[in-house]
Amino acid sequence: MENAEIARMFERTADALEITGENRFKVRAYRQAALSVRNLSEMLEHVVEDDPKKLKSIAGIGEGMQEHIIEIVKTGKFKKLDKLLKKVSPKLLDLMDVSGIGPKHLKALHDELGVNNAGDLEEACKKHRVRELEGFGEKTENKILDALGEYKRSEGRMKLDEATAHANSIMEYLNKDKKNIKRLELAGSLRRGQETVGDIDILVAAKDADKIMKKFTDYPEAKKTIAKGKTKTSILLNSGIQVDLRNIDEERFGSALIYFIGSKAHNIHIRKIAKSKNLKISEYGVFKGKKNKASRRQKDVYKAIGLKYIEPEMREDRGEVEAASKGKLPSLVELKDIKGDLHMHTKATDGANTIEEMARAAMKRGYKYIAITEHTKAVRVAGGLNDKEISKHLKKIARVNKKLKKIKILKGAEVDIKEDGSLDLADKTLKELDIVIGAVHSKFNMSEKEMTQRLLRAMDNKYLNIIAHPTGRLIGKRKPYKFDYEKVFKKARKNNIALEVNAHEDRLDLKDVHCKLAKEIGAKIIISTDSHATAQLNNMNYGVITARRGWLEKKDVLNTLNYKEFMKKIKRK
DNA sequence: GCCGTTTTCGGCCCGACTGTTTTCAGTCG
Repeated sequence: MENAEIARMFERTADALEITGENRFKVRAYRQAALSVRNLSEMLEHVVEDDPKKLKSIAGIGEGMQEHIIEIVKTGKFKKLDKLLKKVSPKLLDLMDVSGIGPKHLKALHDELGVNNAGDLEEACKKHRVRELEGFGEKTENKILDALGEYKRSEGRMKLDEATAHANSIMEYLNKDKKNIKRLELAGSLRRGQETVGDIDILVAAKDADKIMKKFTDYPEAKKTIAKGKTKTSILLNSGIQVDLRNIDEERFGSALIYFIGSKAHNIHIRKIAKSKNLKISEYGVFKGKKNKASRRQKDVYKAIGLKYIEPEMREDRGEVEAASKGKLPSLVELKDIKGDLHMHTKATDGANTIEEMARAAMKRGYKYIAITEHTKAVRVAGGLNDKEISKHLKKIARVNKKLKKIKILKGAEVDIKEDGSLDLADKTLKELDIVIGAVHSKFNMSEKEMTQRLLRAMDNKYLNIIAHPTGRLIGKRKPYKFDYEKVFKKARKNNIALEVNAHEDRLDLKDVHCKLAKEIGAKIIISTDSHATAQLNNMNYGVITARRGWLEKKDVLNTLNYKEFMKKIKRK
């Protein structure tokens, strides 16, 4: 069982408890436990197997949660939740995701009107029965009806690339009013580089608050205004995503940025630290009594509570606060550190451009080396090449390599890892290659044991250099296949095989917590775009962000090395 | 339900906006 599934059970439990009117701190304890579990890089299943008593050392997991986790891992079920779901139906629980409806409203709707699902609620609104309830009114009823429409339309969250595009264009639009704007910055989960985002948060320091808020609600892509005030305004875009704009004094911009970049868990953690030092942190600054100790720059706010500056990508309460207090924060890898891209396709298989076009685009980005890595024959849908065709293709690569002096083009292939763990090209073909990437493209639902064996066996092949998109997930579409991460990562370290962080916006694979795990184990990482067209080389940024979220430093990432060093390090020992 | 240099009880982050109220509860981030 995935940690995310256990986290989801705790979240559902928290929702259900909240609706039944349980003590709000108990509710919070379940949410906190869910968050901790979700953030964990180690698999709970393995912790339970090795030493279940260790569970309690995880923040937010005490005696009770430990028992719950053991129960869930061992039986696959959570009795407490099942019992709750008899009182609060699952469909009713789902309505917690409808914007504007919380536990109190939901309880009233259920108890007074017998609402059990989205359909019931829609009907009750249309019959104007909701407005008659105490604490509700005509406006609330309309709001719920509206939100229900959105809820049905936009299940799921927006991916990083799409949200980034929206954020960039709206910020560009706001920035046109130069005279009014002192500062304008992206905040929220998008600034932290989370793989999907629920909304876009932007922070502004404007001279004229009314004017900037008016400009914001006038944004051409805005479908409607959700809330409008002098300090905070929210709009909904035609694409279905919400954008929040907060206006704040330039003097308070640093503390406000910290607040709006989040994450929530990170903020709660630093506020607790402030409190223990008899200080208080809000978006307006760090305060001792009424005295403002710091607020203008983020760095100063952290300093005021004894912490070093923490990069936004790390602010997930995954140990960064502790590291910052000890001065042990990593110095994260940056986009400009990347010197080459080792995974791309051309027209020879399912790509859109030629070898030379890809190479020239890479040169424009300032890369010193790339690898051309076509699919192999087992991946028929992508037009994979057989041994003979690969050999022929290598000659083409060599020709372009000779022609372009400023960049090294490595002869590679993305070789399919077959069901039994063997590679899809003969050893004598692999021997001709400068770099061999192995990847799983089929039979995703093998058992954990079988998949682990498959990967371990592939790594026994002495020509293999990289494992591409190691977990196989597609964000919002396909779950990762099951395997023992620790065993595979350990073998990667031992055999000097690098793990890929695939920068494609649908993959981001390895993901953040797995990057962190790989680093802790000591396996090396390569960040690649898996480009199928020249424009996709730009995706490198998403890979770097993911690596940063996994605490990776320049030294952890092999393609930050110059060509000679890279070739030395990638060689099998 | 968790947690602990005021530790086994008694706390648990902070503020804005909305819609319903007539001083505030609910929701959100």
